[in-house]
Amino acid sequence: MPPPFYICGPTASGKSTLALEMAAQLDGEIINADAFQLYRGLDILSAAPSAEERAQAPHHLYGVLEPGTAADAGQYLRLARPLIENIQARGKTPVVTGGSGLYLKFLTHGPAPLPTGDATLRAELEATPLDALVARLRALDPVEAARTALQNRRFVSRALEICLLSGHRASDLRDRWESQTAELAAQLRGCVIQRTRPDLHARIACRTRAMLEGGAVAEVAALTNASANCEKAIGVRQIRALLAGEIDRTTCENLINAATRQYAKRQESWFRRELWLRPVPR
RNA sequence: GGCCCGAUAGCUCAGUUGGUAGAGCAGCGGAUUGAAAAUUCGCGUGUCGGCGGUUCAAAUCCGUCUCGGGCCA
Repeated sequence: MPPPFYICGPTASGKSTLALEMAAQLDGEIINADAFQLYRGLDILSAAPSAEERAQAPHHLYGVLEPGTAADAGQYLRLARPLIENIQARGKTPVVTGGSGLYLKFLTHGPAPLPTGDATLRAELEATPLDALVARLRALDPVEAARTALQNRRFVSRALEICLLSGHRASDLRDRWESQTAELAAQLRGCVIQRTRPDLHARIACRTRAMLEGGAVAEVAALTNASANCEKAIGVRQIRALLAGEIDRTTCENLINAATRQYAKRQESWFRRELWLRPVPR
């Protein structure tokens, strides 16, 4: 069974193009690993592969979720795993391509056996002041509290959520990746595209312009009943502000560029730690 | 031509009665175990427009020049 090949890298670095090259070379099929390209109705903003690109090799998991649904890394795993096995069973190589570090991490290292987030509990935790959440986590699981960034409400809530939903300490359930990394690293095959900052920034600027000229505004206007998840895609908030007349087009473009550059930087931070990825300068 | 206002970080600006400067944004670095294009932590990067003067000490006061903006001719 051909092992999967992973293609990572910051946004606008050229992952989709490289994926096509690898698919051709490895007799492969491309699987999306981007949290937002998963959604239907976000093709332009999420820079999903074009129809021409998709015609060059089988593409999977692009636009498969309704904008109104809320996905997460676990659900992605449930979609991607069977697909990978299916492709392998047919003797083809899965070429997993995307920039969502956590999703890729789940795929390559497997998730810890943690409970899925619960909407009701989340709403409750969201309404609680941060210091109260911290106090509660400290009481339930001091070990986890000590290793959690306590200023990060999202992280504190999640740790607490794990304790409350599972009835166990989060610190007892979490812990797995580090021990697996060494043995897995030898088996995993993949690369991370590297570009200089000026080059990457230029590509981002170019792509943002193309998006705005290529229908991104109409795409957002058509994006009704989107989940809170979808609303967070870079560009949605900015274009909504443009549509509302709060900012002009140039400002909108500048804001999208800045948000995209910041995102790219976070992705580089993430992939830098994935030592099994072979750097590919471009 | 005359008068007035402005010139401080990449950008927008703050800077008390003179004691060699600090916010936001941008940028850079980090974290990341089921919201991840999310969330979060850290870092000030500077001939204070130029030159001269007053003063122990000037971003700050005085003079002059340059460049913006405005008003009057």
